[in-house]
Amino acid sequence: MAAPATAASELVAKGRKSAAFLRSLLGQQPAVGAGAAPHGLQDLAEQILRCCERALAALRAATEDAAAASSARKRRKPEQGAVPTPATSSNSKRMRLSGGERATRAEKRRTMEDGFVWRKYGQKDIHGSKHPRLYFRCTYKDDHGCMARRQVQRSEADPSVYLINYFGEHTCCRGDDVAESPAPFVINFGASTRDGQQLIRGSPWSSSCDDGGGLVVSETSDLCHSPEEKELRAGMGDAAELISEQSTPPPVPELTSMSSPEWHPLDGYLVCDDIGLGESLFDDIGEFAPLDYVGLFQ
DNA sequence: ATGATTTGACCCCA
DNA sequence: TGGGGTCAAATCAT
Repeated sequence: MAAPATAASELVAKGRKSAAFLRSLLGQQPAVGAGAAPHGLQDLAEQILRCCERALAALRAATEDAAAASSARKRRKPEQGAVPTPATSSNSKRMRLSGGERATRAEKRRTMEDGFVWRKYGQKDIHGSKHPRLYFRCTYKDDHGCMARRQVQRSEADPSVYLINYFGEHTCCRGDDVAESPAPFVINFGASTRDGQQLIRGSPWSSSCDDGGGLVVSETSDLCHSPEEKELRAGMGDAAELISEQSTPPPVPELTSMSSPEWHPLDGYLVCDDIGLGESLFDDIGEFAPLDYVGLFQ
């Protein structure tokens, strides 16, 4: 990760120290007047401390992600020695694009919502695959010349899993609605990444971050250990390796509906990452963005 | 009216 | 030459 992140990390660490000091000071202070609220102040100090700790954890996670993505990129020499997975083998022919451009692994966590607004521009039945491949490009291609694209295809082994390939870099930043969102956080759909692909349990139809393309999350919460997932793990073999780092997903509300011929709301799951340092992610929802947009950026 | 999606056609490349 | 990626007109949704 770059120097700015290190600097941010140091600053947050300083803030954390200050908050800890403040807390200890408040703890030493005898109760002042009857009207004073030392507990409230202590709570405030605690809160600041917790925020700093979370920020540090997030920065650490981002650093690790960047490192992982970077090593994944280094590893990406598809023609040399890489064992093509069943999922990629059908893609292999066109993984290299016209300009010599390569598929890049999405540098985001395993979330369906990646914070960008996608427009579907094509769909193709793939030879030997039961499910068509869907082609999306950034909505801001015309506005900002953003050439980012993604391909989404249902897994053969588990139709509730989507394999996603990303191509090109976003030069548009994000949609305005997204840009307004403060501190996005992770909604993990139980997807995983491998060799430029993401496995997404959910729907590819969340191609928009605006109110029309929100997120449907199931109230089902035991995905992590579902028979389907075990079967998928076994069935995907080399093709995909589901990362099982999820914490226990809390029940979550249904946010919006998505219309799609193939989209079944119960296919989508919400699995929280460890952003809450052991707490429920949704304890903190109020502190973050409205849930009509959730996502994570690298 | 405008923007998004669908889908057949076309192009490129292995 | 066949399969995959993209284009663009038609259609749909808001």
